[in-house]
Amino acid sequence: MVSIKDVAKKAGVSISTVSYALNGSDKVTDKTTAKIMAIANELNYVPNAAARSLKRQQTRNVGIFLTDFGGNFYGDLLQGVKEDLKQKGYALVVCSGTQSHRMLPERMIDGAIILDETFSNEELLKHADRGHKLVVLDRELNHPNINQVLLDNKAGAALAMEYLLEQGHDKIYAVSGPPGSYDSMRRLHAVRTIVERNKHLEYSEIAGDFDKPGGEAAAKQIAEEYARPVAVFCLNDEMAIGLYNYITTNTSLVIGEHIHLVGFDNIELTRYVQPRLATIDYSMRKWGALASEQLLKMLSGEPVDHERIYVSLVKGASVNPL
Amino acid sequence: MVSIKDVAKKAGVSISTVSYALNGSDKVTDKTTAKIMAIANELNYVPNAAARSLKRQQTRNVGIFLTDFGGNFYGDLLQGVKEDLKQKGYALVVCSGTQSHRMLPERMIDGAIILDETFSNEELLKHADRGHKLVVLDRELNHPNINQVLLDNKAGAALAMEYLLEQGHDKIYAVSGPPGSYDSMRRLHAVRTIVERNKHLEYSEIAGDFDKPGGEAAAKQIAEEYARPVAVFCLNDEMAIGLYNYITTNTSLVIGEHIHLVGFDNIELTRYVQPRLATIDYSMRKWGALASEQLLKMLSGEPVDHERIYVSLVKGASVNPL
DNA sequence: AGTAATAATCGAAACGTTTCGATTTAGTAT
DNA sequence: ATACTAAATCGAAACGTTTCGATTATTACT
Repeated sequence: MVSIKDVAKKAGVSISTVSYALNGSDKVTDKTTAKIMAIANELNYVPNAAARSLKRQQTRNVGIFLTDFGGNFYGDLLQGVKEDLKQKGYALVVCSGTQSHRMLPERMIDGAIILDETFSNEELLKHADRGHKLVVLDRELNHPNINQVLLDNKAGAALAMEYLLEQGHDKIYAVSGPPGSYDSMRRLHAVRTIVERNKHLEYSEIAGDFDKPGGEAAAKQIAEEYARPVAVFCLNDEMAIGLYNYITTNTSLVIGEHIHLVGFDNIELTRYVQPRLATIDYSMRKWGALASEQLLKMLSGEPVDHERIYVSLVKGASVNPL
Repeated sequence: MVSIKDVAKKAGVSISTVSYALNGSDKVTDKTTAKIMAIANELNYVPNAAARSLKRQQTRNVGIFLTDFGGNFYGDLLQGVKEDLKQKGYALVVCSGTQSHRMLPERMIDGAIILDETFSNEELLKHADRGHKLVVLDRELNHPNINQVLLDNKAGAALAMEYLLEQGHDKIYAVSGPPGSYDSMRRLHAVRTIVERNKHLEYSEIAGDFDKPGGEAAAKQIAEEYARPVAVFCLNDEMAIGLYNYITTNTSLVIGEHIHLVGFDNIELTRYVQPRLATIDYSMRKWGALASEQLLKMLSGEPVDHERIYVSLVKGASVNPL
């Protein structure tokens, strides 16, 4: 492998001069710079990232940690992160699973965006204590090295509930995500607040798991208990689709008539089920872009403030007036 | 940051002994190993990846290069790669866009899996010449450092076409992907071979782009030309869905009656459109797992042979007998 | 007990950069 | 021409590991 030493030798200058030239320092004269550049090109020289990281004590990589790669969910988020990072000279390392947990301590990345409940708060705080910069998307954490960009779950849940109430529904199910999920907790909390303010509602909760099987199980229970038209707020679309499937294939109930359904996330699938699934929309791409922007600011020492991603209601024929 | 030096000092031994102990060498006595381990733990010592890579001349990272993160397409593929890699102590770096191209030359990864047409054959061959190990999923390349794990596009296209022919269809459209795409080319080639063998077919081709707009454009053209029932083979599902949407929302033609549709890839969406989209299925997860297995073998110097991913037909009501 | 063989530990070089302080070269003013 | 200043280049140390060859400690054998 050709190293800076080879370039130096061929150019007849010292290693340090080559380094300065290649990094665009104005210490070295234009003529020598040009010559060095030419030779570096000719030799196909590319600096060794490991050596550079070691010396610089920074990698110019940032990581993003996801629970898994499955689902379409993350595509746009990653796209948003990537686009923002690119022009700032940082590379993105996408990780999922146990390997993720090694990345920060081993200093393979300078900082990270976290959307992965397999990281405990303690672990994240420990990383932050050691000086790593973090942006969390799935929890609230108070630490100078941690910033958060959170979804406006409360507003989203309120939007969904109000939509159902406006349509006259008074028997309501909420299908929640895993107990530890921040998003699920925030959404559920908002739902309960609204329920408490509307004493006339007949309300119950079912624990889903933010996945299709969870939605199917909920559907089963709802179908068995069915007596009169109900409204169901699935705290994410994935479950709503699972529920949808179960209902349409295993029962004679119809969505939008007997069961009025609203989801959360506006995943692509919502557009393809009939009737269209009502849901809560927000820009994944913007979420990613904002997160990486914040992270880079932190890495360069700029002060940052917590940010919030706004949401909106997408109406659909899965909900009709009672 | 605590380094091996700190551990050595606290343990009262030399740096080299610590290194041997931590790497499980049997040169060092069990007692000292235990002591060193304990102290390393106590100090929260974690080896610096950059230093280690620099010395070892390998990173224990492998990359996977994708055209983009969008679409659900890659989720299962990545999952397959990740699972295989995990137990072998390698970490996965998922990259897309311009940054990808820097990863290999800068030696941030030891090898890569490629599914990204923005890499030219020349570029890949150059990397291989420099000693990097590559597994390509989207082209055929002959080089000792390059192995390929390809989809059986030919069989898939044949399966789809035979399905249509069995159902008695004789007017057929093929909607192709981007001209440079290997998968599109292979599929189209197989289609043409079959068309040539069946002289009675009325056959035409439309250039899509492997995306929804491409499918919509094709749909528009087909609808305008419509005279009698036709069969359409979209060379991927994405386009089939786009076509599907256009037809159902903008025309009075119905899928499975006037237009008989088959796709390729068996993406999740195919299960949610009504009628279900007939398509060609294969295991993305297995594809990923096989690719990473091959890559790791190459990295450890074992010989590998090209592999093939087999496909099967998924019937659906989007196709009916003529 | 003394020596030979073996086991355990150590010191130092090397991996490929960056960067500080020192040195050489060129430039300017007298 | 000479001295002085500024500009350009250089040498060497440092980043944190791994690993070779050398050194020291231990064990086994006569």
